[in-house]
Amino acid sequence: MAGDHDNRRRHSGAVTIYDVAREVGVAPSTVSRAFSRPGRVNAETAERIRRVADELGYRANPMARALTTARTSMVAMVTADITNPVFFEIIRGADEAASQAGYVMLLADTQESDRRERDSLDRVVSNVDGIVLTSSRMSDSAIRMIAKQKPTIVLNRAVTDVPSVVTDDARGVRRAAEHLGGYGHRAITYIAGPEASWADGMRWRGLREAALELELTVRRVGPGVPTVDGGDAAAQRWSEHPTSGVIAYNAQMAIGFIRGARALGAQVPDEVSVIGFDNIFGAELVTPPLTTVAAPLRALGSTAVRTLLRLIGGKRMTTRRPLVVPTRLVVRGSTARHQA
Amino acid sequence: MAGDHDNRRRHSGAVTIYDVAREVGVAPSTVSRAFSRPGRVNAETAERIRRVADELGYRANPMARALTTARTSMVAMVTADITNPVFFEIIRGADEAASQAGYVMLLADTQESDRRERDSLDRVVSNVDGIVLTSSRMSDSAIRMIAKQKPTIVLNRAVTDVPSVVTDDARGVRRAAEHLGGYGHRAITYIAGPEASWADGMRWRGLREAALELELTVRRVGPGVPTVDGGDAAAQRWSEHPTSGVIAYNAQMAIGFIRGARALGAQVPDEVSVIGFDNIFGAELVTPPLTTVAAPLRALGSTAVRTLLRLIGGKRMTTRRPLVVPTRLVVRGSTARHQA
DNA sequence: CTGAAAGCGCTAACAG
DNA sequence: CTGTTAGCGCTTTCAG
Repeated sequence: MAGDHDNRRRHSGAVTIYDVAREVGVAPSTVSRAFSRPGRVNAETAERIRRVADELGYRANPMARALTTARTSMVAMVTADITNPVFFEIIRGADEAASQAGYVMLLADTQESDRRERDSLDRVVSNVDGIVLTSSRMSDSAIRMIAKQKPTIVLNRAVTDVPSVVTDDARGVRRAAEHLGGYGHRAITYIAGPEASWADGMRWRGLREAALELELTVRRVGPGVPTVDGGDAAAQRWSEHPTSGVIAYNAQMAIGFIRGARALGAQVPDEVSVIGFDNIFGAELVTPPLTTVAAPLRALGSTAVRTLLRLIGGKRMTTRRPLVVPTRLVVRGSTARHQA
Repeated sequence: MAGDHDNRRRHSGAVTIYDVAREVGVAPSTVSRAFSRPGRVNAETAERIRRVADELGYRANPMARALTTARTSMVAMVTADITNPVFFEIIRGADEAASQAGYVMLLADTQESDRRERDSLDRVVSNVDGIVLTSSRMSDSAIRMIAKQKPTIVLNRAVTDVPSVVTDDARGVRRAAEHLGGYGHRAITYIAGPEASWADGMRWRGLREAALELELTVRRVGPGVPTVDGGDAAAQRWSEHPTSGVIAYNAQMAIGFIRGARALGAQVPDEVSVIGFDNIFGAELVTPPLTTVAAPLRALGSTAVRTLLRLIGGKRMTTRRPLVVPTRLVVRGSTARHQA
């Protein structure tokens, strides 16, 4: 069988531009042009080059290209926790947008750790043309440092002077509060997430403001780890001053809270109505199905990388304000009218 | 503030080996050595170089390095579906192992599409030192082609002549059948997943063999899409010849099946006992909690890249047989004794 | 142990 | 439109 004993290619000895050039009988630079600036080369010649390149199995060496152009055609997406379902769709959206533009996406998981995030970034910055920081746990100034090195865009957070895209949490939490208020719940407990989370701050602040307008009472319990167990643990603290309405930092905590509350003898939604953020996979599968504030996760991811690509392309951001994508309330079984 | 107007670095003008060399007063090659082969340079000099490099903020340009060494220090992991929870922990395990070894991991999502998988691979092969193919949907021969180009290891599948790591599905499905049999279920329906899935074949075959030994009757329904909806749809087909035992290709399908069966008036586990594969996030949260065949997902991921790294390092695989990691049955509420 | 020199494969001027 | 000539930043002989 041919091709089984490729002795002609020792080491990285792949087919190069030179091989193609020799075969076609043109200068290497012409071959290069045929690929990078097709317009600038005789149509016929270009065609011939492409054909021969194909036959020879020529593949441009991206490293060599990167070395001269200072462009790698890669972007990095760093997320706080790959295993968090919120990120799935975001990642997929981002990956799609990147692929479409001919970019390769590098994924780094930081496991909710500031230090790991810096480390990842360190290993990755010089490999990419731009960076998407999703739910970063780093300080604003650390983020600005990164943004100074490479085009950067932050997701789920606003950092002064760094382009960002966020979900409309203020509106979302407001809708959640209205929903609860409309069902007759006058007091709401907020189950807080990680302290380093920007979104957590937004959600809590938004809730306070909405509560003021709607004349509801709010309390805050936490911070806690943004997981099912974290929510479960929070139920205990909630039970010390129970309220009939509960809004949790995310869906996992809401689910955990429901479990914890039930263990404490409180039925959902009969005695407590619960709302979570992020309409993750599973939110509709639990019992009762979870009412959540949903965001267009996929669009969030793709918007982020498209914006990033524009930034890489040299476009300045037209506005310094974060791009905000809308949220909506998905009402399911975990909320019900207040039992008088 | 210093550093705010970095005019000295136009374009990619980062700090290079030359800058460091000049500053320290040695030849560039010495600086290079100080980093790549510390042993081969005077300890003091090396120390001085490192210090200066640090002060200047020198960072080796990975592209340039890759160009000479033909090593990129990147590996790619391509998965059939990022949004499938099974992959979360696998990805994380892989990412950890890669980071530990100083490698950067590239993630490609192929959305269960053969074509997309080839495309991704195409864009990625030349950027990496090795590849992990997880639940690949490509043909064996296509996989072998890839493996010929770069060190490759396949996960959740066995391909002749390509190193692989798989879970012990045969054993897992056997344990599942035993469990069901022990509960008095004499007939089992297998809810099949995607046709292109190697694991699906293994699971079904394993079940058939186990059934033979245990003297159980088995039927197969499918193939179907490996999602909650896919499982839901399968319930209809199951109801045409209902059995009191059901084993689904994965947890999502099992969850969907439970929903579908319930809609058809069959209670779980009272009338049907259901088992799924892959102990994903959420399996314990649904009602009833799902009995599943669990695999050490994280270890699976890390084992895969560690093996890959060894391959890249030039080690031949000692064995041609797949590495198999154990599975175990996690019994929860979706299975119960057969009601006579 | 260290310096000098020669590329890795590609792109980017600059002439023609 | 095409060829020639320099490098990109790094590693790697090869001398010394």
